[in-house]
Amino acid sequence: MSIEHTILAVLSFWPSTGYNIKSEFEHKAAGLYWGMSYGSIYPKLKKLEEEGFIYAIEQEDEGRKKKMYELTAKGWKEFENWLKIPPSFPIIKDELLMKMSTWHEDMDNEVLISHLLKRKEETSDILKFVQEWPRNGYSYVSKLGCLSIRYAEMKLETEIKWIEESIEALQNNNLPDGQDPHGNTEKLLNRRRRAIGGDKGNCQ
Amino acid sequence: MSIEHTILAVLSFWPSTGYNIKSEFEHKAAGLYWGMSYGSIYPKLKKLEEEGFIYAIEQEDEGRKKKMYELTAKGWKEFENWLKIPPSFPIIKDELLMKMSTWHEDMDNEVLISHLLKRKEETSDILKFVQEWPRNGYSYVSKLGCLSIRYAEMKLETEIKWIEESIEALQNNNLPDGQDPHGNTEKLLNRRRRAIGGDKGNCQ
DNA sequence: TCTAACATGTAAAAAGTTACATGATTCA
DNA sequence: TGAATCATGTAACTTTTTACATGTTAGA
Repeated sequence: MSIEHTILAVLSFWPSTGYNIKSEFEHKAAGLYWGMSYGSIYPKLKKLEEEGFIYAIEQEDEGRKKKMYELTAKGWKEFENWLKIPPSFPIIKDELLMKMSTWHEDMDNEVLISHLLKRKEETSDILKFVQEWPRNGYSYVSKLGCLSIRYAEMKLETEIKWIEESIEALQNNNLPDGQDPHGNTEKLLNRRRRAIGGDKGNCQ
Repeated sequence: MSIEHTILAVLSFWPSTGYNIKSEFEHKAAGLYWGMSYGSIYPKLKKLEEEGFIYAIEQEDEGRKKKMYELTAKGWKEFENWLKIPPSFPIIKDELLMKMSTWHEDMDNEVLISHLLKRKEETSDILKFVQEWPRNGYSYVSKLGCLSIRYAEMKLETEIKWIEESIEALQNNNLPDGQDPHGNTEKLLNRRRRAIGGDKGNCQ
């Protein structure tokens, strides 16, 4: 999915400046979506304007001078055609999960627990936000926007539950069994010790 | 998070070829992580070898000629140092959510439902996989790998539940109320109709 | 014999970030 | 007066994908 369509989507809500588009994602993406940098936004706005999807309303009157962008007829059509295209499966880059699934038995579990606690806090902050935002009295949340936020809410609650379960399992040495028919856990530790050499092998 | 560290992480499990690393992500990423292309993998393997993090075991004997890569002592250390760094918050690009939250009232809800149904199928396939994989009798799943898979399972189940609730709400016109203190829904539709012109405005 | 899977790689393009440069306005 | 926020933009860099090129081997 392209930044271009994401920009059109934001502009469909209301005319915005480049600065505005960035801040829209800063707090409201709510773990549903990713932000973009000015280095992406401004060149894309320029490009979209040149191609006739959006136009600028230069406002030098009300205090600051800024460029508000609004969709053209062509922009609306492009946006709506994009909406109708079946969305591709989400791309997720979750470093915590990558780290946890490759964590090995010569590593200190306390460090992993601290990673989980950090994540729990971040997730809780976002959860708090998505629970308050649709009820704050001034933000615009459409009916379908509300449904999307409901997804974020359910997902974040599930995540917190999983983190709590995982910390509990790590602390009480109550981990699931796994599946290791070929003794891979042992092989891994041996490969590592052989590579590192001697008994300098314990990383705690 | 870098492709380099992800490659080191995969190699920590067992020595692998470039081809192998890609297939590792093809099926096992399980919605937890993203795949990478050969155009990323092979140059990175070369670079990691040059920098002394991995070394190649060229195997021309057993049938096919291939380059198995294994971690060096330096590679193990780099991998483990990376494991200890607090992971950054996941990056998610969920096109379905972006589309749903910017869907507007002149769009056909049936199309949105078809998007949801497609996602439900994709999610169900992955869920089935993560439920069977740790019990298939031959794959290696470490204890912490099992915990990671448990996360995927919970997350995917939650997602399916949300999809079902959402489809139900869309079909029975039972959507949540949203929050629109400034009449933005109306404003949006007016801006759109003005831009598109006349009453060609209905996109169904 | 043919297809699918195995296997390695490069070049060009696309996508996106970081760092920098600049300046106005608001508010404590 | 100084900091935070609003505001726009570019250049260099990094990262990653796409498309191409090439060839082997196992099995139906």
